[in-house]
Amino acid sequence: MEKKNQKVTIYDIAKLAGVAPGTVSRALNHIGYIKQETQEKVEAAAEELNYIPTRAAQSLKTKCTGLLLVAIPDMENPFYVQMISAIQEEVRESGYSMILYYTNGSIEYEKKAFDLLREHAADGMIMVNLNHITPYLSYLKKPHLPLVLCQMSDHLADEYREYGFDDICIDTKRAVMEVVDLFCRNGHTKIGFIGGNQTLPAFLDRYHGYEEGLSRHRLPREERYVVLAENWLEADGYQAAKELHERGDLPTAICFSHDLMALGAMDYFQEQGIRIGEELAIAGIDNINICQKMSPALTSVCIHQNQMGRLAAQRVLSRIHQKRVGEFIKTVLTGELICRGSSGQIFGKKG
Amino acid sequence: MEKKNQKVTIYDIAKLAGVAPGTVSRALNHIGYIKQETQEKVEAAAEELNYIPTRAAQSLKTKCTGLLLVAIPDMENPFYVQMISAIQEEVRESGYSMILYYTNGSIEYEKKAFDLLREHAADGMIMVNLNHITPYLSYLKKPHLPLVLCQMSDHLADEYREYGFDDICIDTKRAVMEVVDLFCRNGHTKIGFIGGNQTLPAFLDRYHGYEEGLSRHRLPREERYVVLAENWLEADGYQAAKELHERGDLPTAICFSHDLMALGAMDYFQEQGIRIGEELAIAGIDNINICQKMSPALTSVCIHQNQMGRLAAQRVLSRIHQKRVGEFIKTVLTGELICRGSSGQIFGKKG
DNA sequence: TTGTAGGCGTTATCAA
DNA sequence: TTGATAACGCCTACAA
Repeated sequence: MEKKNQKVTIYDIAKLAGVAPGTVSRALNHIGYIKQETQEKVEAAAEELNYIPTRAAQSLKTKCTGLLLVAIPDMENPFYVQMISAIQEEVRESGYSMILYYTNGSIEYEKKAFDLLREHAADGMIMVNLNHITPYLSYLKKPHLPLVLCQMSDHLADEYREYGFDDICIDTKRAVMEVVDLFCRNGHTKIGFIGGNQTLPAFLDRYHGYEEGLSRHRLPREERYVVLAENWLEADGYQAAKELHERGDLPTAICFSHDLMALGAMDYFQEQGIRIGEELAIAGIDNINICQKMSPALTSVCIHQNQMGRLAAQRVLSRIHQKRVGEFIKTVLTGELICRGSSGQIFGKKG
Repeated sequence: MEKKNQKVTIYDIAKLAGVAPGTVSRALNHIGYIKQETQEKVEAAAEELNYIPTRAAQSLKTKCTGLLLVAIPDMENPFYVQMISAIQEEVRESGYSMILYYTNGSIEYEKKAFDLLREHAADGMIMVNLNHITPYLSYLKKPHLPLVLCQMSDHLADEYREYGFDDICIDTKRAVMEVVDLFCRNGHTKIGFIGGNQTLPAFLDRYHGYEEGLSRHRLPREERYVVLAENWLEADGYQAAKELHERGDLPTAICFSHDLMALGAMDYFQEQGIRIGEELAIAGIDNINICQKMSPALTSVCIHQNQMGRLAAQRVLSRIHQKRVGEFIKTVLTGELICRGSSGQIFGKKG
C-alpha cells in the first residue's frame, strides 16, 4: 500500500481517505470546520500510512518553527543550569520547544548562533552572556528578530541598546563592591582579587567593582594583591592562588570573580594548610550550588539566575507572539550577598 | 530599494545582479561552474540586499538541516556535561551544529524528542538514557532515522536492538558488583544499598548488581540495609541516609546508585558525626567531578562519559553521511572502579 | 463543509 | 556557463 522508502504526504492521505489534500491539512491541524466523519477518516488514513508531517514544509508556509533557541557560552558553569531550568519551565507552558546551543564563548560560534536565528532555524533566541559584539549583531538589526540578551554585566548594556534588543542584566560590579564592603566591615585592609578571563566584559565589570569598592573605603589598590587569570574555571583559581601565595605577601581577604575560581583556590590554600575563614577570608560571585557544600561554605553573591531565566523567557515569547513590538525593555537586577563561613566572622548583612 | 519588511529572496538578488535565480543559488552555494564575474556580481547584490537564506526552504529541497539533536534527561547531573562536551567536539569537526533538548526523563518529552527527529527538525539524534520505550520508538522503525541510543544500563539493550538502532551502553550492573567486591575484600559483611529512581531501567541494573554482588559473596540480602528513593538527586540521598540511620542498625558499608545521592548522604552522616571512610564506607557510581573534591573523596565508578560521547557522535554522523547503512552496532563499555577515601582502607584494586 | 489552486524560498534537472 | 522550470510538502484563500 505505502511506497517503500518514499515520504508519505497529505496527498497520499487524501487519496486513501477519499478527500482533498486541503481537507487533510485542516483535519490534522484542527482548523476550520470539519465533519466528524471526515475527521475520523483522515485520522485513520494518516495512522495507517504512518504519516509524519515535514517541519521544513510547515515552517516554509507558516514562518513558524515552534522552536526557541537558548545560546549559552559553556556548560562547565553549573550556574547556567539554573537559568536554563527556569527558562525551560516558562517555555514549556507556551507549547514551544526549547533547544540549546553552546557557543563556547567564541566569536565563531556566537556568530553561528545568530545565524541560526537569522536563518530562522528557531522563532526566537535567548542569548546568555554574549562575549563578542562587533560585527554580527547588526545582522539582526533590520529584521528585528525576537532576541533577548542576558548579561552578567551591565557594562555593554548601552551598546546593545542601540541595536534594539531586550536586555536583562545583573549589576555584578555592584555585587563585587558589596563583597569588598563586607571585608572592610570585618576589619580587613589587605584585600586581594583573583579573576579572569580578562577579555570578558563580564569580568571587567567585576574587576571594576573591586577597584571601586577599595576606593570607596579609601584603600589603595595594591598590584601585588591582584592576579588576573586566563580563564575563570577551578584550575585557573588554583593556579592564581598559588601565584599569589608565592609572592610571599598574602592579603587577608580575597574577592574572586567567579565561585569556580574560589573553589579551585580553596583547594590550593587548604593543601597549604591555610585556614580559610580564619586566617584568610574569601568570597566568590554566582552562588552556585556547591558553595554551601564546601567546608567552610563559600560566601558568594546570588545573581538570581531563576528570575533572569523566567523573565528572559517571558520577553522572547511575548515578542514571538507579537504581543509586543518595538520599545525594547532593559532590566537591571542586583545581586544578593550571602555570607557563609569562608568570609570569616559574620558582621555583614545576612542573606 | 529593498522593500520594507519583506523577505529578500534569491529572486531579488537575481533581478539586481541581472542573472537567473538558479545562477544565484549556484553562486551562493559554490556549486557547479560560475564565471568569476558573475560570482562577484551575485555576492555584491546579496550583500547589498542583506540577503539571508531561509533554512526551511533549503531543507525542504535538500532534506538536510545541518542540525544534530542530542536529547538528555536532565541537567542536574554534571555527568552529562562531560558527555556533551565530547559529542560537541566530535560534531563540530563535521560542520554540523549540535543542539540540545532536555526530556526531563518524562515520557511526554521523550516523545517530543522523537517527534523532533521524525519531523526532521534535525538530521540525526543521540538519545541519552531513554527512560520509556513502549509506544514511540516504533515511530522511527520504518524510516530508519539516524539515531544512536546511549544507555547507562545494559538492561534493555535487547529490546532496543529489535528496533534497529545503534546502541552504546555501559554495564552498570557490573560496576556495582565491583563496588560490592571492594567492600567484601575490605572485610565488610553488612553492606547496604541506597538508590533511586525505581522506575528507571538504569536504576534497576544497579540494584541487580548489588544483589548479584552480595550473592556472589554468599551474603544474604537484608531488607533493612536497603533504601529505595523516589529520585536520585542529592536531596534524595540525604533523606534516604536519614531513613536508613533511623532504623537503628546501620550497615558498615553502603553502595549508592548515583554519586549525587552519595553526596547528599555524606552531608547527613557528617551532620550526625559519623566518620565516613572510618566508621562507614561508601561509594557511588558515575565518578562526577566533585567526587575528588569531597572530604573524604568519594570512591566511585567511572563510566567513561567521554568515550561514550565521541563514539555516539561518530556513529550518528556516519549514518547521516550515509557511509553506513543497516547493520546496527551495539557496544558495551565497562566501568572502572576508582578508590578514594570514602571507602576506607584501600585493599581494592586502584584506579 | 469541502475542493482547487497558488505560493512559501530553494535547489536541481534540463536544455540552451 | 547560464536560464527556464519543475519539484519539495504544506497551508490557505477562495470558490464551490
